[in-house]
Amino acid sequence: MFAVSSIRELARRCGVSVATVSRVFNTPEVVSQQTRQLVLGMAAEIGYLPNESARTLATKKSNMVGLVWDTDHRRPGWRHPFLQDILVALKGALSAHGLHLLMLAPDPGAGPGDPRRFLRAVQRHNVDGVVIIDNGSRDPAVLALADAEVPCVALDLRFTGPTCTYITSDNAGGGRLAAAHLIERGHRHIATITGPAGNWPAAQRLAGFREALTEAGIPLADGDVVTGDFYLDSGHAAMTRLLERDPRPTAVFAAGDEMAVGAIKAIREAGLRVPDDVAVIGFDDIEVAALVPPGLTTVTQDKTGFGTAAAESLMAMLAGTATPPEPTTLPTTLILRGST
Amino acid sequence: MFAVSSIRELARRCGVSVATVSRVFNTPEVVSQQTRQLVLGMAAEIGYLPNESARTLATKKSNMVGLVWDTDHRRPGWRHPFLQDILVALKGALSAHGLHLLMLAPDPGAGPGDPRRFLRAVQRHNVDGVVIIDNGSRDPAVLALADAEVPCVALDLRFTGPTCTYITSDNAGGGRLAAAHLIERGHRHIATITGPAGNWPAAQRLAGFREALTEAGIPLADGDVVTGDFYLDSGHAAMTRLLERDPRPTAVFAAGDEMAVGAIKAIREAGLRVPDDVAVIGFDDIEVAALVPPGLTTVTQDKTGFGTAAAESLMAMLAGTATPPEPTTLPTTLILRGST
DNA sequence: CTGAAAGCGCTTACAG
DNA sequence: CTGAAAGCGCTTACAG
Repeated sequence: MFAVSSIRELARRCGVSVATVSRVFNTPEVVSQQTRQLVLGMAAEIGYLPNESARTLATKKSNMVGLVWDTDHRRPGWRHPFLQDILVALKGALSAHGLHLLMLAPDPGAGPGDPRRFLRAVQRHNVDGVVIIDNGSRDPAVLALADAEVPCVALDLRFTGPTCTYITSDNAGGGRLAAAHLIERGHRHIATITGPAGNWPAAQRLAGFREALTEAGIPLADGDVVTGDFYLDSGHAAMTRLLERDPRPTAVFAAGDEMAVGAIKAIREAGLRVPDDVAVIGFDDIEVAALVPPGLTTVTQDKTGFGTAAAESLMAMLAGTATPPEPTTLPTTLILRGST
Repeated sequence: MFAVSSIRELARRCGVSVATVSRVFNTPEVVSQQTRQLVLGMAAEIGYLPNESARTLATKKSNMVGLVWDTDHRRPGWRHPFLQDILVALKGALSAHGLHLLMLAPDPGAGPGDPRRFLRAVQRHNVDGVVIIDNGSRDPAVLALADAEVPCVALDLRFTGPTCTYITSDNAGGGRLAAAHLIERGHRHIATITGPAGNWPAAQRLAGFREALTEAGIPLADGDVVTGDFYLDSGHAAMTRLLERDPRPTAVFAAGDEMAVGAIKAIREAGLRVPDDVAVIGFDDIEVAALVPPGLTTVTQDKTGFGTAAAESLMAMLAGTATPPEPTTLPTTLILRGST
């Protein structure tokens, strides 16, 4: 589609060897000021750009990091609440280090359930490291990456190993924040809609929430803990059940904003008001939170932080430290809106 | 991080030449059934995977398509209404053809406003083609790709040229749909909140809307057309102005769902009801549309269609057709909810 | 149907 | 500070 001149062409025009040209781009401090300028000038003039494939072949480093996000072939409809924010931040932070993001599709040579389907893609493309955006399931294909000792950083997934680390929000702290806020608002009977059993962030949110309640001497009955799946409908269903309780809770903490919106819907459909009859607080601070009346009070996650922290952890591992960086915990904060 | 065996190793173990191994993977029909089986079996046994960098170097085809989406350095906060749906569909459709998606960051060697900042990344990585997700601005760095004759397919951006085509929704048809629906509901004074001047999809939506009104003999006063920027606040501001009109419109068509949600907010704040006092219809069918009470009636776009159509058009161009495929227009349909 | 050989565009010890 | 040369792992005419 266009002609790009090669290192040989550039070397010829400058009257130097290709080795020298290569050094100008890789170890400039080792070549004389004079030839460096000459080469750089000519490179700009003829529009020379080093060919990454050739570079990768020679060095075994591709300057590409793989992105694995949509890992579970059994859950195709799954949507991340703030994928776009993460991608923007991650892309920006990586490109500052000259790294590009390759979205890893399952290798076509592997079947849908093949645990090597991502690893194969990683190997073929010489990807330097991988960022994993978990979807809440434990996919063996993700674990296979760790086993192969690919540098990995996972988001919201407890992922450790000789070449693995992870980034997560302070979910327990966020749960505590939610409880403290409702308590401060005077509530003494508080229910919660939690995430699926086995979901780690959900468990942490619940743990922090429970802790703060206990510390305040407020009981949490088993019947006031209902499980959802993070989607709207489950929040609606859970709230419907909670409204049947007698006495009825005066406030509810949902472990995700979508479920919180579903809860608000159920409360309204029951002819009750938010926050007067039942207050609602969510988790995530997704876009809808600000849009749905009366405005959802929620615990916000540092969305951009996920991207930048992931890039930093990965950079550290690529720099070849002996041990992987410690997991990063991003702070959570309270956002007050109309629902509490 | 792991050892992957090379084609030489595989050839040695099979007692054939590397050329033969290469043919097994690239032109299997040309090698004898017998040696084919032998090679394939051994390949599986030792876990051989062809190295893509070496392949790219030899063939000048990388099996990677670039994704350019966040093109404008002056609008960092811009968010696409349904990026994730597009990405999932695009990734899936491309991987079926063995193609991977490389998210193109601006080349570090180029300045923020450099029109070659994406082209450079494309050249370095030997990207086979590019998908452009427009953000509504005309970025010279995007045009530079067309000038370089890189196979390009743009989304929602009129992008033509010897190696370019585009995918778009039937925006005019959608505008007509919206008008027809409101007319059918009995409205005779209908206003609209349109997108920024110069925005092509917005202009089309307005054109279709206007056409349908004209055909029905319903006038559209200049004062009933207010401009927004697709974000919530602009919809709110626009609606506030429309409510000051005398007589007040009984319905409004917003060229984007976020603006529609802003409009609903403004209507409520004015003490009026949706849809009884003012009906609202939006465009896009984003996630919030279903969540915000009373449910937003809207014109939906075929989000998955963008991804699959883009992949198909790109595949056609990569197959080396003489002329680029015709632009694709995706149908739009009406989704009825509570706001009309 | 198969092999030997050149070549893709780079990097990197090794000499000087 | 610089160059000649080998090598990274593949593909592809060219012979046979």
